[in-house]
Amino acid sequence: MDTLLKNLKVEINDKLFLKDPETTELGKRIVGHSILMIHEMGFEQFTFKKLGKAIHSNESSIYRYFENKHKLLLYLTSWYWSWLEYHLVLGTLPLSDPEARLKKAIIIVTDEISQDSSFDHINESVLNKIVVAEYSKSYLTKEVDLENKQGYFAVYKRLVLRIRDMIVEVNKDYLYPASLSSMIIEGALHQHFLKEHFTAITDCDLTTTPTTYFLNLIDQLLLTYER
Amino acid sequence: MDTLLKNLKVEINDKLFLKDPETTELGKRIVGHSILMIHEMGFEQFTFKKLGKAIHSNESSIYRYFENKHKLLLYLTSWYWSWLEYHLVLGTLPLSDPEARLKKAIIIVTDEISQDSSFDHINESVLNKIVVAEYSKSYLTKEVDLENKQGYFAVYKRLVLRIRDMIVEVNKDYLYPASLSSMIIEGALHQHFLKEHFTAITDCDLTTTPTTYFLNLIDQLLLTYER
DNA sequence: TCAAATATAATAGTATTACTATCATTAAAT
DNA sequence: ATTTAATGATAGTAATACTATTATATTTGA
Repeated sequence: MDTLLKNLKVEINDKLFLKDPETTELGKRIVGHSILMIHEMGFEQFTFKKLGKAIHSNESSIYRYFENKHKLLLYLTSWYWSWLEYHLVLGTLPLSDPEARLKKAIIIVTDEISQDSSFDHINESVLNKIVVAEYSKSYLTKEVDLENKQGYFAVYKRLVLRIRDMIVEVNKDYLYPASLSSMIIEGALHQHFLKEHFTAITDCDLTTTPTTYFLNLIDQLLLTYER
Repeated sequence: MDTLLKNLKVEINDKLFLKDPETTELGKRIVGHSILMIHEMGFEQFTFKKLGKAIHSNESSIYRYFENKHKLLLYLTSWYWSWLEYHLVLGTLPLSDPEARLKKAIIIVTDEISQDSSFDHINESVLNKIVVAEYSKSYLTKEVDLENKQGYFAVYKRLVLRIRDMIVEVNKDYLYPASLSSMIIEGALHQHFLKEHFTAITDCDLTTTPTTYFLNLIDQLLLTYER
């Protein structure tokens, strides 16, 4: 399985880049370092000029890979969701019991990525923190409908639908499986953010994690016996 | 009650502005028109220069009221949450039954603001749309901890805690009242966004609203009989 | 009512951002 | 060895996000 993971080619909409960064050394350095820099300084402060300096390359060279930093963010987050989807599929495949499958899925999508699998140039743990802090900005734009039409959010949506389907398998009578699924995925990011910055309005901390909270949630919503 | 509403002075952290916009005609025009413009063009495209032109005033005059557009966004969203809190308090005050109170609270914070009460220069319905589309950007920044310490998010947090308390009143055994409350408030904004832009991953539409969904959620989580 | 204070407008200027364009250099492939 | 492709260096543009200065209205209060 580890070798499988190593050979995994994450699937990303090819309109998100001008030149596939996976095909060159420079491309990988752009992606790898942009993750670290966006995490360090935040998306607003991050610029291609600063990135060029950091990787001892040139601003103009970076523009040959990505049109602008918005597209780069879409690329990075697509990579993340695609990577997570792969783990979800792989992690739930051996489980035939719907309840066990769903629980495993919840764990995968709500847990913090603490382990840097570091099989490549991408630090998944840092990328996870970027997704928590910046993902909303990728779709809260005036261009969202156009970009959605272009398929820029396809991976994310497919992930939500996978979990929706698992919800239905567990309880076909539950009326809002899509909303529940999208709420869990977005809500987990939010709770992770709150436990770092607004501790007063979350119960999540070092012992109670967003995973604990959401496992309890689906348990009560879907798995409680006849009422 | 209508006159009460009219005399309501929404409470806002006074570090969010340089000069209170409520005290002058120009200030009110700045606030009123910035809401319309941010809604029309999105926060990224919105500038003080454009706003100045739109209200036939000068960029430099706007800078005398607000340090920058980030502070203006914090001001507008604070105004919104304060206004909503007022409605929450007023709307739940007459209800003594904890369950009825909580349900009423959920309705107030998850429903779309369709009616423009238009008792003043602020269009609450448009402001509500701004909150859906832009609120996350006000706290997903590198300055969030500093700004939180300054109290810029105090109203929002207090609203979350009010609903948390109502949750506890309904079911003192529920383990995650703060996370549930924060999830409902943020989740409602998210579901409203999804029903406009990512319809495939939500069950919300014209008939099933976020309110329907969240009322069912608390019903199942807190109000279901002994299990 | 007239002077002083205050609010607003107009204009100019700066550093940075988010690019585009051009040309030079280096590396790779045929 | 030559062409092609990739990268780097430099320059330039329009817009943004301001700051500063000065001019002009408007308000107020002695």
